[in-house]
Amino acid sequence: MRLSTRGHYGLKAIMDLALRYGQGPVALRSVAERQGISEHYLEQLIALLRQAGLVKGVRGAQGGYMLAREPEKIKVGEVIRALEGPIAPVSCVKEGDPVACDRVTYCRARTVWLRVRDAVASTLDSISLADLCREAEDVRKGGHNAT
Amino acid sequence: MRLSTRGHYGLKAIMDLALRYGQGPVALRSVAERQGISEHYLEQLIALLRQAGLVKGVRGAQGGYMLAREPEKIKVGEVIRALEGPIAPVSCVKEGDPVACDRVTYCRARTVWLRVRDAVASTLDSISLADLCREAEDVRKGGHNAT
DNA sequence: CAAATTCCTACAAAAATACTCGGAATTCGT
DNA sequence: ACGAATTCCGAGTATTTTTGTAGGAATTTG
Repeated sequence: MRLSTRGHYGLKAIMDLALRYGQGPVALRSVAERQGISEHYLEQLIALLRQAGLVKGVRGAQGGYMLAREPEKIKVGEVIRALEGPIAPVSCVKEGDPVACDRVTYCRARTVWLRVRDAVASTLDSISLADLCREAEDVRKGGHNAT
Repeated sequence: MRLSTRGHYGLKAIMDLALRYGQGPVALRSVAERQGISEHYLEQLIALLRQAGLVKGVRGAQGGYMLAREPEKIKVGEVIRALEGPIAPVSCVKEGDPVACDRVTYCRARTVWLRVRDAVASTLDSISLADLCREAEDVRKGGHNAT
């Protein structure tokens, strides 16, 4: 029931961009340094985000990456799907193209996976990058300090 | 965001036992055949369930496995935790012993993982094996046929 | 033109997963 | 008491996925 570092790193990275939204392109190297992630590896992750239309790259000197839309309009669910593929605890309930197992009709467990999938999806889809930015802001102002 | 076959197969297997609760021990071989899982591999999975106190083994001829408690008293969450370890999309929000990352205070994403974890956990903990048995019963009686 | 940077593809190392194998211990039925 | 059925145990292996590394081509700025 775990996320790979793709989702983990990738969300960190896109949040780094979200916090700098409107300030021009941000070089990947600086993101990698701030977040403590290998630059080359991060490059591959951000490529997934770009292909999904969530970030835009600007080539050349002084180039970098930026969000393709306002932080309000990007849901965490989109980010995770771009990085990790369709949300699905098991393949027979994959969003989009479920891979039917041969025993669908007899499978007693499927309803569990459906519910888990929906719980995860609706959680992720209810949070936007802007929401997370606001939270970051609260913390900076000395708000509640979660352990 | 995927479950390994441990959780997948393991839940199938324990459901097989749940549907035969009260009818004496069920040989692992028969479970493996019905569910289409390698017997040797299933053996290892059921060992996890036994160590977690969810099933009991009865050795010798005519032996087999049975639930250690009534199906009502076993939640799917316990089964999944026994097979896959603590529920945690990422290690810094692991149930029980979270592994703090060095950037906890600055991490903008952590709140997402906490919410996902809780959504998954509460979903899994709200379903008992008996619930799934009832559903199976409904289907057998020609109830609604999910795709 | 030089420096900075994205973009692309292929390869490689490490870790986790999904098994296989062989055999010891236990119990039942005869 | 014996043989068959079965759990129980630990070690080994194959496959897949994850997590990177490497090198360089393309693009833009100054």
